[in-house]
Amino acid sequence: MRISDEMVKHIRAIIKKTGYIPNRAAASLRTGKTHVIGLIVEDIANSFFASMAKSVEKVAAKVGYRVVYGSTENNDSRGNDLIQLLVKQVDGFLITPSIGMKTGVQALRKSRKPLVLIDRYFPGEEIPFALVDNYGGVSKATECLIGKHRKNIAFVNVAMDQIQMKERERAFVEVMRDRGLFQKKWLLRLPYYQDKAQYEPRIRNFLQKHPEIDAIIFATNYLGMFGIKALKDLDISIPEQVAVFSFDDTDLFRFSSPSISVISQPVQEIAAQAMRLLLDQMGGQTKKTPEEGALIAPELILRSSV
Amino acid sequence: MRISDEMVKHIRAIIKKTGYIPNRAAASLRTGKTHVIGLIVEDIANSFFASMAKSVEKVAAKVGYRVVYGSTENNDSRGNDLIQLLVKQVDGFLITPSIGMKTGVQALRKSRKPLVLIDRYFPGEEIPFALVDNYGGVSKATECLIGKHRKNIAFVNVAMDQIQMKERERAFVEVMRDRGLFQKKWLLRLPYYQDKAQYEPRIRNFLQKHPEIDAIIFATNYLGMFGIKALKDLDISIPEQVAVFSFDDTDLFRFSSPSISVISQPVQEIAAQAMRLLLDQMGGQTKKTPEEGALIAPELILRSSV
DNA sequence: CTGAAAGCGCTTACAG
DNA sequence: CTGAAAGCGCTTACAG
Repeated sequence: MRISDEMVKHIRAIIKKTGYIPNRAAASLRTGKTHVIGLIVEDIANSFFASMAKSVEKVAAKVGYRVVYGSTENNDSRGNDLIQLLVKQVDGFLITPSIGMKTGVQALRKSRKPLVLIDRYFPGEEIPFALVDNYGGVSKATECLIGKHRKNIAFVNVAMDQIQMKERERAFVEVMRDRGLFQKKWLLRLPYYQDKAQYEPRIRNFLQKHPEIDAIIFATNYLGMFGIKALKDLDISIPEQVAVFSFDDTDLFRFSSPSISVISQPVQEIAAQAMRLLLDQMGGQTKKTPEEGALIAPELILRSSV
Repeated sequence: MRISDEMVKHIRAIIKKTGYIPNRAAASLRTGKTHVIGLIVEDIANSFFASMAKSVEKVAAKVGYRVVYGSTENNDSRGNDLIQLLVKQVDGFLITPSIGMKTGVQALRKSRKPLVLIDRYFPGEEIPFALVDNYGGVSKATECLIGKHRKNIAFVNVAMDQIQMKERERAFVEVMRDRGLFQKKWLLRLPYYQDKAQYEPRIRNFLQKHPEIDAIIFATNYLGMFGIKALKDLDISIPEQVAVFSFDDTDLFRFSSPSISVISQPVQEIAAQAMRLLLDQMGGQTKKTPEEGALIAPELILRSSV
């Protein structure tokens, strides 16, 4: 505060007149800070990750950061390449890692690069994460269906070892077991397809094989999308014959008729918590407490499908 | 080619062993190139722009570029801020400009910053652009409806001075005039709302006021989304009472029942052309021919709604 | 307190 | 042809 207001005003005027913009590459070289955050998601075209990108952009802009993004498409080597590509160009990472990115992510962590996992995490790895309470969400949805006197409830999942998928499934299985309703045949695990349209016939088959099913929970938005298509193709009425829940909220679920009940992820909240955990690390000063994970409560949105 | 293969191999081995990654900030300072592209869109959470981001990411990665993004939300000053923020940090811009970004974009162009407009452009400004043939798309859709003996066709647009919106409307008006079918009262222009849900009651009102309407073309994906909701709320059957077209393809239109016919933008093609025009400028060598715009043909996808 | 100088890690023009 | 040196534009430790 040793500089007079007048001088400040004068300098600002010159900055404006000459159109001076600091060269961040130079500043970056000198300080080692880029003021850029790397956002690595599964697929930026998926509405969940697209909203995430929007929220991250907003929170980051507020604290003077820009965001570069990359999609892994659940391809491990692509994901690791993205990390390598960006590691020197960003101050920190927000990553939705595929399973095979574990070593890459661990290396990043060991090198003390600020890093927060989103949407999933590696159990036992002490890497900060921000994600929805997958277990809580599905268990609530399952209980809701049971409360509506559905007994033959199916769960359609994608067969990936990722923790978020396992947690969703575990919640379903445990609640069903508790009530003595669990049947293994009502648990459908499908491979991860790049081409999501392949889910539709698979789900249709499953439904035909198990006409006793009176409710389904879809573990992801794309399973829900194609699952509903399959139900409609088979002229199975929602919710009369089969009640439906899907994870993730999308326009499709909101506007579908009947509208689909969902376990909604509070994307803004997740983004805000992730950025908070990241900024904690990037501040890099006197953090005594080790950073932990943030588990954000999902919102059960009841619509016409239950 | 004066270096022996052996030496190349030796060096590469050391690079790998030591984990050397060039510092791009340093290279950038020296060369003035950042190998980053700035993607400024209206709203990265909108499915059209999200797919665009995905395609841009892909094409850019192939030629060694990273992508930073920003959403204007049709706010002029936010858009101009984004340009200022990114101008020194990117080698080139892909921008969907709002009207008020015209001066900012012109300044960018004058400063010879590589720049391609997408989704819209400024007529008479000689700034390269890549976008769908809006006029052609809507005129085809209009003719398709007339071919199916619809006569009282409405057009729902968002009241913006942006060229892509005007072109879509102009196509509709001219085709209808040609056939002697045009009625001004069937042209609905709604303000640009941040909160898209506001479109639904407005469209519902319009439909109630004009029960004679037997077909509608919605000029954007969100107008289509809320327009269909309005139709369903009023128990107007699609396509029996009212046939429907919407601009832009989305999951919602594909999965809606009935499925909705659309004027689909070939996003990958637009991204590829935009990048081509951008790389032409960034190459910066012997381009004699001034860069021009790329007008990409839309695809009319006929589904159950017509 | 203040101003000049060093140096971040590259690339490339240039001297030898 | 090759290797050393200059310099991109900042920030900050340091001499005065």
